[in-house]
Amino acid sequence: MTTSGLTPTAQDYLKVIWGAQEWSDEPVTTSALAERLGVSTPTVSEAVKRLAAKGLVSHPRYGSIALTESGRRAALDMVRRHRLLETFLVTYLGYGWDEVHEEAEILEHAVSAAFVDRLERRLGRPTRDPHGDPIPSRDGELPELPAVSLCELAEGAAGQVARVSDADAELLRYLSGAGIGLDGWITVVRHQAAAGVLTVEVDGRRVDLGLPAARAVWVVRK
Amino acid sequence: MTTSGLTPTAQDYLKVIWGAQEWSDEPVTTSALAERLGVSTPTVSEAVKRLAAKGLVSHPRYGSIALTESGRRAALDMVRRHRLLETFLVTYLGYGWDEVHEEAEILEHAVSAAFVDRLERRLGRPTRDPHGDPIPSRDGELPELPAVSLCELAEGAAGQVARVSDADAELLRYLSGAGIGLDGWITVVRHQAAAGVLTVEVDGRRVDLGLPAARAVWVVRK
DNA sequence: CTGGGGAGTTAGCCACACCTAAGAAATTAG
DNA sequence: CTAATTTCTTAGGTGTGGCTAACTCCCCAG
Ligand SMILES: [Mn+2]
Ligand SMILES: [Mn+2]
Ligand SMILES: [Mn+2]
Ligand SMILES: [Mn+2]
Repeated sequence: MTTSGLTPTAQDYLKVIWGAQEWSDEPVTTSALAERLGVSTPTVSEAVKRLAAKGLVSHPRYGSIALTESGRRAALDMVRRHRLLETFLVTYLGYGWDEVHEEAEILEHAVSAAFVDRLERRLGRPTRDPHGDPIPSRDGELPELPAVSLCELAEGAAGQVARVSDADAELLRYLSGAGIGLDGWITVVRHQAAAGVLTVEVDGRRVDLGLPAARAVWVVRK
Repeated sequence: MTTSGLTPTAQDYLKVIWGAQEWSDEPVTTSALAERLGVSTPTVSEAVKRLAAKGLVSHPRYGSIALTESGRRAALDMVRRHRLLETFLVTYLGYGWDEVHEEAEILEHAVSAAFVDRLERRLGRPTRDPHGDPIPSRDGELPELPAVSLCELAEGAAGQVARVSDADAELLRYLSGAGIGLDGWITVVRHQAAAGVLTVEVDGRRVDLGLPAARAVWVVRK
């Protein structure tokens, strides 16, 4: 297996590096990883050194951290595991979409490759997780979805919710409360950038979203 | 939670100590643990020292290792996790009874207490695992089952299979092949102690079992 | 083009989980 | 009741994953 022989910590590093360069072009720095992983920068320095020694990342001194091809494969395998497990937790055990991330964060390191394959089949080969994120195939294929953040929608424009960031459980509960869920339709009523508020219409109801909430929701225009 | 704050290794030690004193009265020694855990005796010495420092085991120098009350609780929690997970792997993912032990051995450390409770409910509060072993309740109750090993049955005596040792996957496959499964009926035809062979009748067929196989099968007399 | 200041690395510490080699204790044998 | 042997612990070493404190490098401001 591609993730065999890696510690859970190493797997998380690779996954976070992958995630960091996926939605932005900013260089992946030691401090950014430390921030996201909740550890100190020296801890990251040491860990990245070990990953580089294993040929999983490249890291010019004082430069930006990037995955090698084998690092990318391992990272995608972890993403696959994570998203399949989230899907399982919701559909089989009845978890809410705000409860699955933490559990999957641990389980992804514990299940075997056989478990993952069996699970995928049992779930009917799902293509996206409970937050709308695409699930990579066993051989590392990852469908792109043409979504943009709610923030980038002009006033009057409408879209269908394709993806919601699963980083913050609190925020997911808030969105549920506001009637926002996958595949729902949203119309942007008014941008109030100065106030950091975005007024939208969901199911005929007006809702004021804060900027963090608006940024977390991704829609497909139509 | 009772197992919170313990490392996976510590959890395994407690579980193995519990298992060792459950089916026999022999003292639990450093070397016995090393054997079962597949590590060296110094490794066990050190680990047991750490467990004793946490108040989970008592260990007089050069004496027998025993669980304290809090150690027993933690051990039973792990046994509960392990057996529920095995049950899940068989009933939901279609694993064979010879394939579940290893997977559960890892997963038991990764699932949350909430996961375990949800799983138990979802499985319909099963009382025994795929090998017939009883599943402890959340508060540490463990039903005794009045089974004896096949070896201890006299010639001509019959019994219903209540439990099969899950320690050896190879052996489980062998038993399946011989038509032996949970709740099946077995009649002892002949003891040949010298040859290490036990002849039994299963579903009208005669089968010669080796001693290890016979020892692994537990039946309720009738 | 030279300082600083902030980011990154190194140094030095701890805990855990493993190991081999060596020493101490307990048990068994003579 | 010694002596030998087995068993257990201690000593010392490795790798991983953490930390704080100290240092070094890079880059931007002046
Ligand atoms: Mn993780
Ligand atoms: Mn997700
Ligand atoms: Mn285990
Ligand atoms: Mn079992």
